[in-house]
Amino acid sequence: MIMIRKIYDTLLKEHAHQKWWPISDFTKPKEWEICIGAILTQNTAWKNVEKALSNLKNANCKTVDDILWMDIRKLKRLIRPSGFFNQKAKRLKTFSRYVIDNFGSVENFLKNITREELLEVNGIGHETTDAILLYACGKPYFVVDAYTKRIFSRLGIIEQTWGYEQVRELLEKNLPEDVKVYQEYHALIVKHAKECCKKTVNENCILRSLVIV
DNA sequence: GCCCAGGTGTTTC
DNA sequence: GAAACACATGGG
Repeated sequence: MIMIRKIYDTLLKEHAHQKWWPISDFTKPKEWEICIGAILTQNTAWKNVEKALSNLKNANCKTVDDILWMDIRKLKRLIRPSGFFNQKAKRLKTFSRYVIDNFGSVENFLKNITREELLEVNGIGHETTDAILLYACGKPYFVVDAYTKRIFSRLGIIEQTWGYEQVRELLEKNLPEDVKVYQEYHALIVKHAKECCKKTVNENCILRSLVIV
């Protein structure tokens, strides 16, 4: 489906390179911040996640061990601005424990983790899994989010009833298996959705011109 | 005051 | 299985 490539080109031309994932680079290794951010941003505006990450940075919490050793009540307090702090604190603990118990280090985790294994971890669903794989591990998995489904279903390329894997496979099948392209495409979708493709339909959306062919 | 945000797990028909 | 619900803060 040439359309999927065409949408990418249009978005890139409109918004320029987004160069995701955005990080402030306070963790060790730097990919660890992506993993934490991926969990904290679950159903949450990124602005709020930034506040939580800033709190962790100021509290000198910068490694997987820092999370494991930290009192859970303190962790909750630090990530409070990102919402759902009770479950997210637990998820950060669970995930950190998983990384250390099964891989020994974040570096080893990033190198050897598989999609199937990551999906098994409680609190890490489809999107968080693929966000970690794509942006932290540099592996070619397309990150499908609510925006992706909204935009592509409005363009008539998918049905709203399609499940996560269905959408992901369609996109991956119709794009070159290129990590850079996957990273940029997802970032462009988020950028575009925030500006132009909210829940209420925007008549001026630049993608509308692509539909009427 | 209401709606929404870069979801996920559990409960319930 | 899918639909409904809980989880929570902060910005528009």
